[in-house]
Parts: sequence; C-alpha cells; structure tokens
Amino acid sequence: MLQVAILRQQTEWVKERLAIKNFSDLHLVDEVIALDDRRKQLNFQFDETQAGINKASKEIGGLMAKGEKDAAEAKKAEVAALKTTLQPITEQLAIVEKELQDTLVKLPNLPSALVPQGKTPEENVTVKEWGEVPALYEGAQPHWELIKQYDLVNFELGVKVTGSGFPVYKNKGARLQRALISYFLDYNTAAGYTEYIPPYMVNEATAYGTGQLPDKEGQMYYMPADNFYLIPTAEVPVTNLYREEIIKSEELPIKMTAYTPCFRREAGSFGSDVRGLNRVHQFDKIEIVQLVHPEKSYEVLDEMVAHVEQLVQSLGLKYRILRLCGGDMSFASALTYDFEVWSAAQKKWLECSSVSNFESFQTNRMKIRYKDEKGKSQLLHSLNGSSLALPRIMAALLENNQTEKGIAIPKVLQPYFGMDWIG
RNA sequence: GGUGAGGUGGAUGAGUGGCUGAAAUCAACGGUUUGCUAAACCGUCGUAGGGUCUAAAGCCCUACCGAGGGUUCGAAUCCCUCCCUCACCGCCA
Repeated sequence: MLQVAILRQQTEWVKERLAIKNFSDLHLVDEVIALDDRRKQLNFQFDETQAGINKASKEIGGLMAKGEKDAAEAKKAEVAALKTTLQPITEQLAIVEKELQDTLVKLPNLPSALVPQGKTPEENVTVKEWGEVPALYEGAQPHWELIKQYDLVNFELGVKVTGSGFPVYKNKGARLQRALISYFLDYNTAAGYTEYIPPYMVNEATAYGTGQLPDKEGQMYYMPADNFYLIPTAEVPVTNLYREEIIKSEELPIKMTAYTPCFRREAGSFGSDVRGLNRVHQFDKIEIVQLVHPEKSYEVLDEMVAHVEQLVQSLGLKYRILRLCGGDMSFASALTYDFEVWSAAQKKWLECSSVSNFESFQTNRMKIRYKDEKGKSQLLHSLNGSSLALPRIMAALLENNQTEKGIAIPKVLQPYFGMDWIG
C-alpha cells in the first residue's frame, strides 16, 4: 500500500512511475487525494463536534454534583443536539475512509528507477548469465522421465491421494528434497538469517498484510470452517511475525529464513509448462526475508541477490539473473530479480528464485516501523527472496547431471544426501 | 469438546460510571553524584489522526485499555456478540 503523503507531494511523478508498471487507472491517484481531502474535512468536523459533547458531558457531572438539576438538563439537551449533527458525519466518515482504503489498495507499488520499461517477460533484462550448457549424452531424458526411471517422484500416487499437482516424493527423491532443504537452511543461517518454522496456515489479517488479500484469494487454498488460508509462500507468515511492531534501530536488520511447503491453486497454464515438476500445487521452498532501514534496502537487495547467486552456483547449475520489466513485476514489488536455471533436457529456463525489494509497500500495510533519531516512527523496508524453490532446482539437477549410469549429486549436497550418486 | 478464570502502556499490575490516556513498581532513555562498576537521586518515557505555528518546539483537540455493537449526558469500568490466552478435565501425534 502506497503512502498517501507521497501521492499528495509528488502526484505527477507517482503517475509516471505507475505508467512504467503498465498501470493505466491513473485517475485513482487523484481519487485517493480527493478522498483524503474529504476524510480530513470530515475528521475535523467529527473532532470538533465530539469535543463539544465531551466538554458538555463533563460540565453535567459538575452541575449534578452541585444539585443544579435544571442546568444539567439544559446541557443534556445540548449534547443531544450535538449528537444529532454528529451522526451523519460519523456515517460519512466511515464511508469515505473505506472508499479511501479500497482505492489505495488498488494502486501497485512504484517501480524503482532501475526497472526497465516493458510489458512482457521478453522485455526483462538479463543482467548476468553464468555456467556452461551441460553436454548430455545421446538419449538424455527430461526430468519427468528420470523421476520415473529412478522412482523419485510419483505423480499418480499424488492424484490418488489428493489430486493433480501434488507430487509424492519417494526413495532418493524424498531424500534429495530433505538434503536440499537442510543445505539451503544451513547456508542461510550461516549468513546470519534466523531460522523459523512458521505455521502453514494463516488468518485473514496475515494474508492481508503481505497483500494476498484482497483480490488474490483465488490463488490460495482456503479453509472456510476456520477461515484460514494455506500459505502460498513462507513470506506470508514470516513477514507478518513483525506486523504492528516498532523495532528498535539497533535490532536492524531483521534477517529471517524459513523452510515451508507452499500451496498454490493457480489454474490456467498448460502444455510443457506444467509437465513434471515445472508447476505444481504443493512444493517446498526456503525463503529469506529482511526488514531493513529504508536507506539500506537497495544495498540489501544486492546483497540478497549475491547470496542466492552463490547458492545456485554452488550447485553447479547454469543460471541467469533477470531484472524484471515493469509489466512482469508483481503488484507489491519495487524492483525484482528473477533467477532462472537452465534445464538441459527441456532446453529451457526455469525460474527458481525471485528476489524483491518492496520498500515500504508491505510495511505500510503491516505497520512495521522503527524509531528514527528524532524518535518518530517510520516505516521499514521489507525484502524477500527464495533461496531456493525446490522443484525446479530438482528438475535442473536431475536433467543436467544425468549420465548413462545415473545422476551425479553435486559435491555440496553429498554430506546431506549421504551419497554422491543416484543410480 | 467441557468447565472455570482472564485479556489494561515495553513488562508486572492497580483501576466497577465523571477529577483515569490510565496509579505503582520494574525495564529503557537523559542527567547529577562517584577512582571504575554498582548504588542513590532528579527528569523523560504509548500509538495514531487533526488544529495552532513560516517551521520546529510547545500548546490544544480527537480516537484507541482484545475486536465489534449497545446502554448512558458521560464507559477501561455496565450489557450483548465474537476472537484470543491461561488452568483443569476429556480426546489425541
């Protein structure tokens, strides 16, 4: 959620920025300002009238104590009259405040100056590409064949137990998942991230805090009996741990990491995009989240990108880093870098991480603040990234490391996996 | 799931209709004293919206004592609904 003050102070600049995100309802900016004007006006009237009521009520107390009954009754009539004028003001104020809120949440975050113009994923900018295309042997298979061949993941069983898109990991497939999770978490905690295991279901307030609600409820699994949502990413519960907190400056930055399963309904896609592990409804992901001083957030974004990069590199996977263009960025992000690993048998890039700076967009909703030198509360900046999402990493690992004899396990994973080979 | 107790500022905790945005203690912060540390003493110490002001400071107003509604001239205090926490019992990994 954008801060109204910024819309007021830099209206034209805000519109220019929104245009880069291909946001066309620019009139909403003016609407917000108009609603805020109206809100202030009504709020003032409310305060003045309420002050009158409070004052008179106090006087009644004094009059009653002195036994001046008639004067007290006269005051009561005065209060009654004020209450009559107050009622429509209160009603109007509630309507305007709701409208203001509803309008404000429709505005996406402003893209940073680094965000390239563009509408489609093709217009993302590749900022780095690393690694060699693996030389595969004749007859190399895509990962959905490999997982059958080595009995690592069974989709049919998932369909039986739940439905399509709920893979069952088995044998060394399950073990590899566990190894990846442990390795990633160890890597993150070594870099100073505090490890958490959060709940996998969240309430409405939490889903609202990170921006899943309103609007995106269709993308989450929902449990009506308890009014809970299954988390689409650890970002949701983890960032909300600090919701409505004022954090001491000396405690910054807050660095958190968590492994969670992630649940996504996302219907729609088809073909090779959804084959095998490319897109599933339940998958595992390790997330990193930081809450930082606003002046540090871009520095920290670079640091997080470098952190994820070294992790991907350590697995020996070919990857590229993209700076997302305005049209491909998420609603809440100010700047996003996507990591894609090369899937050698599918011969395509698979997204395995997305690292974003949200500036104060999320923290404004969640009221996550710190005290500046003057003792004033200010919003922090929030950032998060995947380090990493497992299914596509697994797909790339299986495909890129396959040989006639089996699948080689990267050195860094061997201590976790307990062997160097799936054969 | 049942029964009982309760949700007040960073923490403990007082407060059953007006003088309570909230005692007291602790913590924290600033200062005085002091070889250092400790102790003692003095002071400050919730959040948000608005007004006044060139601006800051200050001053003033409004809202907030789990959430929402109600009673009343007036509610932290009374009533209703919901949420949550704790204890005991039941069930259970």
